[in-house]
Amino acid sequence: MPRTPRLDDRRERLIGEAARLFREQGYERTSVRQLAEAVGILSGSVFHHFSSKEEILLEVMRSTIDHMIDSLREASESTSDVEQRLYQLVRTELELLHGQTRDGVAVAFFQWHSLGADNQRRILAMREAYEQIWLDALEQARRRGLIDTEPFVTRRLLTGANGWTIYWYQQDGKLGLDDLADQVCRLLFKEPITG
Amino acid sequence: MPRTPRLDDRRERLIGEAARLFREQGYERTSVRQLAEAVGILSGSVFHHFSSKEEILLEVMRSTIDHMIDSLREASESTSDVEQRLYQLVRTELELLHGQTRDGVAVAFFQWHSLGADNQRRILAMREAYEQIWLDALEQARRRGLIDTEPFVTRRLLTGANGWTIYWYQQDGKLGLDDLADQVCRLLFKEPITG
DNA sequence: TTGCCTACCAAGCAAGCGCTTGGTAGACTT
DNA sequence: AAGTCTACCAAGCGCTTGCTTGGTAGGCAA
Repeated sequence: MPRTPRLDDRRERLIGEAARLFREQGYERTSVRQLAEAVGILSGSVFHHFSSKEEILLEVMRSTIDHMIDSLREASESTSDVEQRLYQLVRTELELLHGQTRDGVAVAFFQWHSLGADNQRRILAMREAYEQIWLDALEQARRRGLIDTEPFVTRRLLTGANGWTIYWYQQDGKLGLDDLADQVCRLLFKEPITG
Repeated sequence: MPRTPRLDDRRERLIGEAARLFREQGYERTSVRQLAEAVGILSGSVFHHFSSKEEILLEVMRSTIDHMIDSLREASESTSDVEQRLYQLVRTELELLHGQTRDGVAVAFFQWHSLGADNQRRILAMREAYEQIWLDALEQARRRGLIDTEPFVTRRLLTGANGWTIYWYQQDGKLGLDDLADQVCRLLFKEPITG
């Protein structure tokens, strides 16, 4: 049994387990010892990979936000129809919140207040690209009369509505993710989606 | 300077300061010592009024939820017009989230996961009366064709949208609470509010 | 073969945590 | 006047926390 499994393999595993634990229990209630145990090392060894506990949270968010931006950009560019585009954005955000990357996404959505002021600002800056995709799409929709609400306010309300689903929506119920996205879009648009 | 200012005065002050601190810093990041200092006593003396730290959080939520139910019920009964009623509910919830009682309301909205499983269930049960008022109004609106979304899902989406405003809405900006309530209702209803 | 580097262990430190204990000043009751 | 109760203080206990330190096994390069 080699002491060195693979370069940076442990670091990735630490980030993954941290995302899971932070989501399930919250950042403050998760101890470094608990995280270390989850990947099979001792607590002190965690600090060989990260300089502080907060840096772990930061890395969880950073890698997650990168992924979120990629996914949302792809969704945005998947169609040129504005209505369809907004549906895809909604659908993608819900997918992010409930799919395989849900742990990190939930943490990025709801646990930024566990960061210090500086890192909070850093994360907020990273999210800006993500929010800009939303704002662009909403502004397009407003110009074409598909929505009659302010893009800025609308996006913030939508952020809350979508993010909050992690606390009540269960994938295995009879309400599928598509249905949920449909319900959200019914609020967003005055008329049902065409096509 | 009398040792006994007034009966249960300190307890009320403790709940108020706890609500403020829990909102500003979160439950875990607020220490009993810090709370004690905020009301001018030593940390041990807090446990003369409460049996545990968690009981303080529970009391913050309990008293807050009582107030929320009263406010929402009053709003619901203030009009018999369904559209107007829903607007009043939205307006009232936003008022609760940003008015004088905002500390406790924010805590009740976003910090229930800091409670143990038993107390979580207890709080959830208390909120049921609050949610029922919403569901009744939404069901009425659906029957009259004012909305075309599921009341249950709609309420949950609305919970997130409204609750999330505590993280971005600022009272002193040019967007007033009335304007905000109006924007929310534009999402909710297909047509602008009449009257 | 020597020497360095990575990834870890073993042990533990200082600080802070929630909470307990024993005692007491002052108000209230009888 | 005596006894009781409330609301607190002073001190500290046991425990957990994030993090540090010193050392070492194994892989790799010269």
